[in-house]
Amino acid sequence: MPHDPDPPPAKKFKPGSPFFPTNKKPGMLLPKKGNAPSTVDVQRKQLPIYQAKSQLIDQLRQLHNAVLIGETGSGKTTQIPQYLYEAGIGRQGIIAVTQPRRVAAISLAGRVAEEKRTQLGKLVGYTVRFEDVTSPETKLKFMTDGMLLREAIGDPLLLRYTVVILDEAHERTVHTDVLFGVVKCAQRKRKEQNKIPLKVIVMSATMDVDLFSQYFNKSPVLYLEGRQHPIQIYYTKQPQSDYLHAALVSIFQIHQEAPPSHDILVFMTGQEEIEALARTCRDIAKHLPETCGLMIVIPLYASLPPAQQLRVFQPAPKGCRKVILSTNIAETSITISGIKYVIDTGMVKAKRYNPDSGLEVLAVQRVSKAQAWQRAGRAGREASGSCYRLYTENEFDNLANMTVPEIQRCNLAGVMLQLLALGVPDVLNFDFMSKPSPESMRMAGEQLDLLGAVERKDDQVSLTPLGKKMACFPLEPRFAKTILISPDFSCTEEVLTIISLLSVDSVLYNPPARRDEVLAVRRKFISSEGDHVTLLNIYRAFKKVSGNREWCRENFVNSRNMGLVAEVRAQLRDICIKLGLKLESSLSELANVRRCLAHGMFANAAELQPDGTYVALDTHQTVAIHPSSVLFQAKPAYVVFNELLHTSRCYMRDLCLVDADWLQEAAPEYFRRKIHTAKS
DNA sequence: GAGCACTGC
Repeated sequence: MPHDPDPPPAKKFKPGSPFFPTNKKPGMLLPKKGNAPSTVDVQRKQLPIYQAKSQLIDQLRQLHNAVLIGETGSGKTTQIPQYLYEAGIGRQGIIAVTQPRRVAAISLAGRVAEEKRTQLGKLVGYTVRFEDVTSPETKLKFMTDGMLLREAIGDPLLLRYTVVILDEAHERTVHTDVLFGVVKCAQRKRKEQNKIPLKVIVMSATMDVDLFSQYFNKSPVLYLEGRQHPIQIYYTKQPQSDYLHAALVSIFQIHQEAPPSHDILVFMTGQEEIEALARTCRDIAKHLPETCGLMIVIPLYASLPPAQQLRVFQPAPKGCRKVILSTNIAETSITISGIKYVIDTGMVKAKRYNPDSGLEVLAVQRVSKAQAWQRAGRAGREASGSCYRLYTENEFDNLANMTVPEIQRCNLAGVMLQLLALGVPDVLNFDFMSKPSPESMRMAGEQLDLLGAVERKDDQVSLTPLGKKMACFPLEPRFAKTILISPDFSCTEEVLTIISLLSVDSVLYNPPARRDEVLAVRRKFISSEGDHVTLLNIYRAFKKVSGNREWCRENFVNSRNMGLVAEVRAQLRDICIKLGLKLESSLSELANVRRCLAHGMFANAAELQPDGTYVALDTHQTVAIHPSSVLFQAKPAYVVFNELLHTSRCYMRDLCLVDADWLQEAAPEYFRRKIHTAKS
């Protein structure tokens, strides 16, 4: 270990209160703990929730709304749908259980089908994007919240469903938040119209219970105890100025004192810092005395190739400790067993949205209390554990209670389009659980107006025929618009490819250590027309070799993401066919494609200034070409770009060369005073 | 001349 004059922070830790995630409240439903289960039925009966079964069924039978608080391991998500079904509640229709994530919906459906001893897709099924494993027999349906939202466009009263269970509600994704309003409205209207009632059950891990209960007509809150083990929380005595150093010292403090089978999970903010700390840890571990056990350091973040992500699940060799350095992916998406110690830096990298500038900023910031508890909980899944917080108890007390709901920190154009498609009459006064700012609502309305998606009649906003078609696509409004106008430029096939490429994580793989190789091999795809055309070239080359994996490796193309592009493209193409769009290809005439992009993305245009800088025409802010763009060294007079990202400067990413004429013809009124210098 | 957490339709 490097020489360090300060005592290690772990020595400076002081114990906080032991953490039991659910506050015991009067009237709560108490479980009995069981031993190792043998069969599926026995397992079901040994879940904490089983003891409360009949009481729960009685309550849920009578209630139209209920909020269920239950920790992980309580069995609420798998059992409650079955209890309802077995008790004959909601049998006239389907019981839907929504999840924020695809994998969760799929695996829960699998688990419940197994418990019901039926083939997946019969009584129990799931629906996620690209996969519908249901049949007319399906009564218990697991689905992503985004999927139910999309279904609601065709059926705003959700008449196929008798019960909707909104699970993981505490995560407050945009989709869940919009669904809150949709199910509440459907419930009220069905009552008014004397239709079969809709039961709404909100499930949450912890926190903001009052908000849920208030929103759903002061519905009763039921508490379920889980199988979480106690976790001892430690805080530092002094604030830490360098959380990375504090993490490093804490890791080795634990490593030297704890039994080797006890694994450590460290929550950090991003790839770069994780890889750097991993290297340091490995270096230090090499020079430890032999009395100290071995250590295996495993980085974990989303952009890691799948094979490397799987390493976190492999048990460490005997006598060796696993130290996992992870982003917040390990908070919810990836659950690792055997974690005894959690080290929480208290920091997270998150996107913030500024509605005034339309700018997204990715910044390191403090976690919320809810997030800190979620992180701590990862240490107590199989046995009791410890969580070392690299901040003081006072600092903890000053954290925000919960993370700001996503709906209050994102661009709302898509949400507003969807609400209008749902037939919500007064979007500005939609019954949100947490209202977005009027400013971001106004911005969204303006964006839709510019795209020609909405029209105003006597203060009422409604969708134009174009807007209705835009809402059919699972895309940002401007992307949907670009596809819809592509037949005018006879290039729908190319635009479908480009929009699909922009809708998934990057298909370009850029390992920094092999930078020169990457540049050399990518040269053959590069187009002076910009990044969109370059991406199109790569996709065409990929198709030519039928998606050959070897080709992907040689050309530094991410084959998983390329596969996803093909799926998205097929889905979008289907929608085009349903809408009767003419599918033409412009082949080598790529100016058509650029002209189409100019028409669809004109609000994201920038103009070269005499001094060599760029100005975004929409907001007049100074922007720059991101060095990763193929146009970085070029100085085109006009470009459209895919997004602005504020880091060291305000960068445009994914650029396409366009003519000023095209922008003017796309939105003459809008550009009348905006374009002033010479045309390109 | 930069460097980007995580989901989802």
